[in-house]
Amino acid sequence: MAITISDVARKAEVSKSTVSKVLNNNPSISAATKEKINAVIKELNYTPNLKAVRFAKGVSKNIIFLSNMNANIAYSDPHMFDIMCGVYHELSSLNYSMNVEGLTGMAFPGERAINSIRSRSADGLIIHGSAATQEICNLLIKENIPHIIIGHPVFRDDLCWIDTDHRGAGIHAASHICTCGYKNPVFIAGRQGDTISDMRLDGFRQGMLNRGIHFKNTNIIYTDNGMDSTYEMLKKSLQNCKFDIAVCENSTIAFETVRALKKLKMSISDDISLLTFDSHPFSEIIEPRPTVIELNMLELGAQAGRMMIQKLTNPSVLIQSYTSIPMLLQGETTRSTII
Amino acid sequence: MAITISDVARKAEVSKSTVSKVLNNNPSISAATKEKINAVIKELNYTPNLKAVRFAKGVSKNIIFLSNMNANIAYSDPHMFDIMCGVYHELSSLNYSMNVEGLTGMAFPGERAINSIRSRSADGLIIHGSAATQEICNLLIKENIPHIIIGHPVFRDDLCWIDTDHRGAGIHAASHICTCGYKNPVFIAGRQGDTISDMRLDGFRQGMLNRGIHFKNTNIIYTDNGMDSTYEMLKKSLQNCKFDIAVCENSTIAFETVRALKKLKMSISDDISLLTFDSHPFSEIIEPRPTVIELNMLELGAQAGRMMIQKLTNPSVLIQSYTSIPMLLQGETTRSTII
DNA sequence: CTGAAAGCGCTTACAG
DNA sequence: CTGAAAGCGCTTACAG
Repeated sequence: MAITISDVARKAEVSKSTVSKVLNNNPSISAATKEKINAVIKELNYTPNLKAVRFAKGVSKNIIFLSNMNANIAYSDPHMFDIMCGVYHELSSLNYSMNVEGLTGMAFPGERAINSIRSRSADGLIIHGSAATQEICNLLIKENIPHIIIGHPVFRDDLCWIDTDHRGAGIHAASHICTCGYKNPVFIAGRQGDTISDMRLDGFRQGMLNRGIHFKNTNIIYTDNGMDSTYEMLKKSLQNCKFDIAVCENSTIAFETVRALKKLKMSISDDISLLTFDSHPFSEIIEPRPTVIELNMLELGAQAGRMMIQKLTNPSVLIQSYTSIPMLLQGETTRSTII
Repeated sequence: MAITISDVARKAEVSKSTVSKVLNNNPSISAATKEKINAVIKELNYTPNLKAVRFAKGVSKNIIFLSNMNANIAYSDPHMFDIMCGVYHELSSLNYSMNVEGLTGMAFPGERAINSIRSRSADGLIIHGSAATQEICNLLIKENIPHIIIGHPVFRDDLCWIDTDHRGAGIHAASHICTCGYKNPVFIAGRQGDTISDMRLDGFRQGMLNRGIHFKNTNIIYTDNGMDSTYEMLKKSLQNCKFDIAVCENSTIAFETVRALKKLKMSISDDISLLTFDSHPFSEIIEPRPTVIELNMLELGAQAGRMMIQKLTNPSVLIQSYTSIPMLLQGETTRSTII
């Protein structure tokens, strides 16, 4: 069998209590005793049994990351995994472990995750929006489960969540292009009514206003979320359009914008710049490499991790926040120097 | 405080032992007693404390999935997360939890994962190739840690691993196109010396041979892993090339092949078909949608999960296997009917 | 500064 | 079929 605290105590000729105190950095132990015990620990290559520690202390130090884990999700929603990485880094730096759960369960999707709280094998739940069903959300409140939902749930208003601030990203974009000296942007939006597109546009408008510029609706081109149709539409719209920079609401639009511009012999140049939101999925294959306003999903995950622990420390706080996490990835399609 | 087994025992007027036996489906308990206890369990809404159960039983029922979890990996290696999903599904169906760990540690990358074994908070390690450093691999053997590595490590030959069988996928591709009646394939390979490309090509050659066809080297076009250079090269090579189907070694090559064919006015048609390995990252934006030989990473992960449990059950087995998991995703660039 | 003892919430031989 | 008792490997008041 493995070495236990009793083996260490016996060999060091002290009590188990004393060994335990050394293990837990209890300041009451004398330097000499501490040294002696640490030597024995090293000699015996002793590692405390965490199952016993956690049981005795009544803590789990384990957080569930609950998300849709279905086939293909790695390709269709890589952002979710970027968030997961952020959660992982934050939790591990706080010495928590992260258990991944999908929507698995006998009685309802997500039951396994809920059960890990009920059985006290986890302290809290970080739930990706893709898994925040109404059923689960109701249980979170009913059973008073410490949780952070990534994405603003619409079901009810007493949940804890954080979400990206697309409006803030729009403001950031406007601010950046003004700083770079662009005067005449065109905003190529997604479908009208698309929540994210609308928020980015709204923020962009606000950002221009912050710089004293009234951004006119005639400088907005709406597209319809289809690649081919976007391309066709842009070929028409862009040729009669005067602008020094095209701000694309996402990378698919940017991809088609560049295609259309090439077709129109209006390739990216000193006079025609391009800025897009979101790297993924197309920005890496756009030629030339576009400048991107990217939402830092890793940081979003890290914030969720931090808030989870905050929630555990102070269960009564209601955490609800839009967090602005845009970062600029300088590419070849905008001036890099500020004028 | 939470309800414990003692509360249940008291209320049901039996001993803790008896309740425990009901909880563990011990057949010795009479139907009447069992029923009575289950009623109380439901009434009190009792859930056993898993920390106590695992401590008492001396098991963890927890597996670490160790991988590179750095920023951006979600976009650069989505396959890893697909594998992770497969591992998750398999482990959860076997009632294990899955702890995700990155290359975190004070003394060396991956120390946290190793420590979770040392501290008995996990039973075994499933290690993605991206995290299988020599240091970790040496520790696996030295400390006799139950493990499955996803990807064939080159360091030493006493490790347990599973890997994809790219040669098998090549055979599968050849077999499929023969079945569909193609007679004159051209194989567009990656760089000569690229391991995966070479294996797929080798398998393809073997698959043709299995059908009695000697596949000539003159029907191979090697590319160099650069997108633009591949495009330029293919524009030249393909125009003098007689073939009824182009077999592309990966989706980037397929993307450039289609571009080159379009440029040469040799678009995909009944006479010019295309089959590619790997959906990701380009197959979804290729027009028309290509037929793909896809390695089923989810299934790879599931197999790793199964083998991990097998290893736990029987610690002495040496698991080393190339597993063939190709699946055909029918697109618009090959005949679907078998002739 | 150190240790004896009780306790965390279960399981598991063992006896009856 | 059921229960008393010991045990899993720690922690933690408490006493000294």
